[in-house]
Amino acid sequence: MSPTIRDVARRAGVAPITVSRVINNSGYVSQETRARVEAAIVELRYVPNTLARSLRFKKTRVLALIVTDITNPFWTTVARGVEDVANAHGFSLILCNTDEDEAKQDAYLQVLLQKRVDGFILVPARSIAEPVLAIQAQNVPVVVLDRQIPGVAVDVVRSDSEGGAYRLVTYLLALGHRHIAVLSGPPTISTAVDRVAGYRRALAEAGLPPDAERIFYGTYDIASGYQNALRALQSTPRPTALFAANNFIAIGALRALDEAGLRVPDDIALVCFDDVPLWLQITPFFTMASQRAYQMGQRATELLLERLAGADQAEPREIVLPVDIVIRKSSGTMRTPPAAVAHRPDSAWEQHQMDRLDELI
Amino acid sequence: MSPTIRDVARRAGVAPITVSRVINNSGYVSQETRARVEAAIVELRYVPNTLARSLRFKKTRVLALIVTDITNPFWTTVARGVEDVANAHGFSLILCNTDEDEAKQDAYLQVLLQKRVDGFILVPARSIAEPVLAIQAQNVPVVVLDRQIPGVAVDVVRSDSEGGAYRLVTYLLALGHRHIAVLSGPPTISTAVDRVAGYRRALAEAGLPPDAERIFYGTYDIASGYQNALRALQSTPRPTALFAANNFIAIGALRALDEAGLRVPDDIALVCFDDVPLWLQITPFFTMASQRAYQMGQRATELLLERLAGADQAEPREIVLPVDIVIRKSSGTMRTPPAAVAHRPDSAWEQHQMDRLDELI
DNA sequence: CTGTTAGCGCGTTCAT
DNA sequence: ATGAACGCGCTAACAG
Repeated sequence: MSPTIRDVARRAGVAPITVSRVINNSGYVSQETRARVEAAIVELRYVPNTLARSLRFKKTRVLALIVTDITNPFWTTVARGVEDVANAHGFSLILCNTDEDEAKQDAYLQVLLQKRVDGFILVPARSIAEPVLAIQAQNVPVVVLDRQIPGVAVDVVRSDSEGGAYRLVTYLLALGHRHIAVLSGPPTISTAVDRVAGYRRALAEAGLPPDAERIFYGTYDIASGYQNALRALQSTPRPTALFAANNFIAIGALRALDEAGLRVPDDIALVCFDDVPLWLQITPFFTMASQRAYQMGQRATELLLERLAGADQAEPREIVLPVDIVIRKSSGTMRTPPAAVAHRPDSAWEQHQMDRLDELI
Repeated sequence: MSPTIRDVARRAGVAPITVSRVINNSGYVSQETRARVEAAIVELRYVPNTLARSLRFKKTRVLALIVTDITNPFWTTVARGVEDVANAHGFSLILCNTDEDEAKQDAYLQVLLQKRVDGFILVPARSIAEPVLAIQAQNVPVVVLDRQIPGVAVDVVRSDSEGGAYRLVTYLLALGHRHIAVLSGPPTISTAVDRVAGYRRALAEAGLPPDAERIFYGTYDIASGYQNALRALQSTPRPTALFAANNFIAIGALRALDEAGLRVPDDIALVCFDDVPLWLQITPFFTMASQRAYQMGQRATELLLERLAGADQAEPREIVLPVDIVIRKSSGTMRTPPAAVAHRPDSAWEQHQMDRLDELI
C-alpha cells in the first residue's frame, strides 16, 4: 500500500539500506546517489514507518501521561508542561484521562504497556502501589505525579499540599475566623489527606480545641463541593469560612453558598487549593493556594527523561514544589496583612496570554 | 528484555503460534495446552507487543484527534466525545494540540503519519486544503471537524455557525438593539467568517443600513476578545450589544467591559457562541449559541470508523449539527420572549454532573 | 489440534 | 561508498 524503503530503493536504483542511510544521515552516501534517493522519496511520497523502526530499536520515543480529569484546567496546564518538554526532546505524548476511575486507569496501563511506550507519568486514581508496580515489573520507568504512594520506590513530583493548606488556613485564622470547615477530596488520595492535615496543624497551632474541626471528605468535583458545602453549613456554630481542597470543589461550594443566600466574602469566606483558570480570573476573586501546574509537568518529564537517558540505578527522587498563597477577594478583608505572594504564571503560554493582556491595559 | 511470545512458548513447551492462538482466541487449542500457556503468560508477566502486531496487520487501531486549543473546555468536551466512541470500538486516541499554529499542526501530521495511525479527525488551523490532501495522499481517512474547507472532497462535521449567529443576533434585534458589534475570530477560519455572515444576514433582514455593521476580526482567545471589545466601544454610536464569536472572546470582552465600568447586561448586552464550561455557570449568565460539542466529537468519530470499516468509496458527507440558542442573563431583559431552547447537555459525563447537582437541589 | 515457514519495514553487522 | 544477510515480535497460510 504505502511505499516502503524498498520501493524507494528500486526507484532510485539502489539498495534499501542506502535509502535508510539517506533518511537517517548515517554512514556514507555520495552526493549524487543521495540526490537520486531524495527525489524518489518525494515522488513516491514516502513516509518512514515508525512502527518498524520502533520494533527494531525497542524504543518508541513515546511517553504516556495519565491524568484524572482532563476537563480541569489544572490538568491541561500540567499536560502542556509535559508536552512541551517531551516535544523538545523528540518525544511524542499520549494523553489519557481516567476520571479517577481505577478500572479505566488499569485498562489504559495495559494498552500503553502493549504499545511499548518508553515511560509513564502517572497521576494515580488511588494512592496504592499496584499500578506502579505493574509498570515497574515491565522495566518501564514511571514518575508519579501530584500524589504520594506509601512504600514504593518511585520518582515523585508533587506540591506541598500540607504546607499550602496550613498557610491558607493560618491566613484565615489571622483574619479572625474560628469556625473553618474543610471540603476535601477522596480519603484514598494523598493530596486530600495532606490538605486536611495542613488544616488540622493550623488549627492545633492556633490552640483551637479539637471540636473546632469540621472535616468533609468527598470527591474532587463540583457536585461534591456543592454537597459538602451544604453539609458544612449545617454544623453549629455555622462556619465563617470554607476551605475547598481544589478548584472544582470551590466552584460547587460557591454555588451552594449562592443558593443559600450567602455572599462571598461578606457573609462567609471561601478559599481554595489550585488555580482557577486564568480566564476565570476576570475579576480576580479566589484567595487560594496555587500549585505550579505547568512546572509540575515539566519537572516530572525531566525526571522521566533522565531515567530514560540511563540514570536507571539512581535512587528514587521526590520533588516537592512550593505552593503560592494568593490573596484576593474571596477571603474578605484582613486586619493584619500577611506577606502575600503575587501570582506568578509559570507556563510560557500563560505568560503569553498575560503579556498580551498587559500590553493592552 | 521483556518476554516475547517465544519465551512463553518455550516455557509452556509449545510452538510460538500456539501462544498466539491462545492470546487471540483464534484457531483450535486444547483446554490443557491453553491452561499451560496461560500459566506461562502469568509467570513471565508477558505483555503482547502491539508494535509487532501492527506491523503485521498494517493496522494500529489508533486514531488521531488534532484540536486547536486544549485549554478551551469546548475542545476537551469534543475530545471526550471522540474518545468515548473510539474506545467503545477498541481504538485508542492520540490527542494533539496545535494552538492554531499551522507549523505545529503540520509537524504533528508528519509524526502521526509515520506512526501509521488508522485515521485522523482534524480541526484545521486554517481553512485550506493542503493538510487534508497530505493525509489523503497516504490513503489515510480523515474527517474535518468544526470548519469547512472549500473545494476538497472530505467528510465534515460542523455546527451551523451561520444559522446560530443569525438567530442570536436576531434575538438581540428583537430586544431592541440597533447597534450591535461582532467580535470574531481569524478571517482565515470558516467559522469566524460564517458567524459574521449570520450576523450580517440578521442585520440585513431587519432592514438596518450597511453602516450599522461593526465587524472586528481577531483570534479565538481572551486577549483578542479584550482588545476588540475596546475597539468596538470606540465606534459611534457606541454599541448597545456585543456578539462574541466564541467563549474565550466573550470572556476577554467581559473583562474589557468591566474595566470600562460597563455592567452586563444593564449598560451593555453581551452574547456569545460556544458554551462556557459547565462550572462557569455558577450563576447562569451568558446568553449564547451553544454547540453540541460532545456530539460533534461522537459523530466525527462515527464517520471515521465507517470509512475504516470499508465505506471507502462513499461520497463525502457533511454533517451540520444544529446550534441551541440559550437565553440567560447577559442579554438583558426582553420585551417579546422568543422561543428559547433549554440547554441540553449531550455528554454522559456532563449529564452525570448535572444529574448529581439536580439530585441535591 | 499443533507446528513450520515466511514476511510485515527497518537498520545493525559484516562484506565488498 | 554501497550492498547482503539477518532479526526485532508477531501471525497468515499451509502442512501434519
